[in-house]
Amino acid sequence: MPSEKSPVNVFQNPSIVRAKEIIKNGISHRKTLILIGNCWVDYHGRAGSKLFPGERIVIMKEDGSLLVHRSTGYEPVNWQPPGCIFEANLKENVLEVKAIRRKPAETVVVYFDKLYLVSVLDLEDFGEFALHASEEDMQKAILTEPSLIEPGFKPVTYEKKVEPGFMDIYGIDSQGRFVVVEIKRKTAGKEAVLQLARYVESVKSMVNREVRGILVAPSIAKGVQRLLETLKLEFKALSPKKCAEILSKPEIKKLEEFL
Amino acid sequence: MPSEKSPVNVFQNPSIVRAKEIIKNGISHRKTLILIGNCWVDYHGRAGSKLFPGERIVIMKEDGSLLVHRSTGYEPVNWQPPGCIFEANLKENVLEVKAIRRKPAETVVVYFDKLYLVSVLDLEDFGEFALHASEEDMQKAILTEPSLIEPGFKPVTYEKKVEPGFMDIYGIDSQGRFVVVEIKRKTAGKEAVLQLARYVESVKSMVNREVRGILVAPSIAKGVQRLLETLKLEFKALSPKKCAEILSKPEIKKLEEFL
DNA sequence: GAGTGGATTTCGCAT
DNA sequence: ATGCGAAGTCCACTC
Repeated sequence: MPSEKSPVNVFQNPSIVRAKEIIKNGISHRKTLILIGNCWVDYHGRAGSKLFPGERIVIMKEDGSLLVHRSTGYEPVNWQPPGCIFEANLKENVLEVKAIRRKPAETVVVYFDKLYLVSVLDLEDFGEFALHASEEDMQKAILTEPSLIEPGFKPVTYEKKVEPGFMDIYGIDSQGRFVVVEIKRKTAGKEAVLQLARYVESVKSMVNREVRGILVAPSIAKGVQRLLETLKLEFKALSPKKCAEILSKPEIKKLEEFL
Repeated sequence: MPSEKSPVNVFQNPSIVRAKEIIKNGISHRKTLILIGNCWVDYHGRAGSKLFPGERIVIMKEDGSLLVHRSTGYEPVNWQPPGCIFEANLKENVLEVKAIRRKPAETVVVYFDKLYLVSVLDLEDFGEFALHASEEDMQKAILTEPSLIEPGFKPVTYEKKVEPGFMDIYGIDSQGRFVVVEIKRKTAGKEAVLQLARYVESVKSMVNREVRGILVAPSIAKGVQRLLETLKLEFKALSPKKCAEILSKPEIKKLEEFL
């Protein structure tokens, strides 16, 4: 019998009855559980699904999230986001693991008739997570280094609300013309262009004079180039990586002025 | 020593050296692996991230997908979709597990200094997965039972391409007027309305006469109701569940005519 | 609590 | 390969 204080307790080929006890205990102590065995799954809620028997990995986390993973695929085949209530019950030598969510009302039930492994985990994890090169990073980079757009560009505001939504950056060019900047961290598609067009139209109708629209992205989808030209919008190539590099320079401190 | 044919082989608290051997062997045999231990993670690719040390669950699947899960959250903190090449190497008593992707060029490296559990899996999973109440189900339900839209409605085509994209359903009402139907499986927001508006505009400009636009969804976002009216579009309440029920009736066979 | 938009979105389908 | 849109998307943030 492994010590109760080990971060990982493992039970191999437990009987269904034994598994139920271990899992019930794990749930009541808010442990993270890993179950591997032969199972089938029903889901009812926003949609509904039925997964027929097979061997899978089930993870029940401390925060009430549930994942059912097959041996292929990035995504779980069934799941439930955090906040579920877990239940484990025995019915005719079948173990039922339920994850119940209130809003929206949803249930995932996993039925096991054979468990190869039940593991009870107590993981200590306080490590920080830092992500770079997001769209937000691109915005910050442009705000600290407006010449990335073009010489003489001066940001006025960012995340400014106009009727259709929020403009990423709004500013003035070297000629004093108004400029709306729309940022995308990956290849810009039709949607990005139409979004920018709506912002430009909206600003134009308010100020009643010329407004430039500049789409900033690492690249632009092929068919969309024409749409961009038709709408008299402009494109400026800029990659999230380049932006991340700029932000990693000492001058990031300039940013603080904006916050 | 567990049999090589067991679907689940478990190694508890292996040394780093031993773990490397097990993992290398698992990779070369295309097994699914579960690693639990103290690790830190670097990611470089479309974006970049750094995860500082902590105890986590790592899954390496047969198809080359990688998941790094913390003890909370539905989503993995780091990951790589299927198609990666895995490597396991030892550097100064630290185990490096690498997942390398070619297109886009990306790398996730997980560094372990302590492993509590290494499990090598050989899961048999041929169970079918069936999902109900998707947007596609709603489309099918309307095609088999057009009166769901309104009495006298007759679908003409579906997934028909017009300039802005694909119309979900296109048909004719009891008065002979053209109708564009846009389907959403959940509360319709601004985007859905604008999408429908573009389709209606596009068809109108082609046929040069009145075209109705009907948004089909379980409900409509509050502020969006006004937008809908402004654009002279209509709304028809219909839930994916109701559609799924209709499809579960024996008459589904009518559907085959469409396929 | 609802609405809005981003995401290392992933995934599937069509061109 | 690329483009496009859905997803049981999830998630963070605002109102």
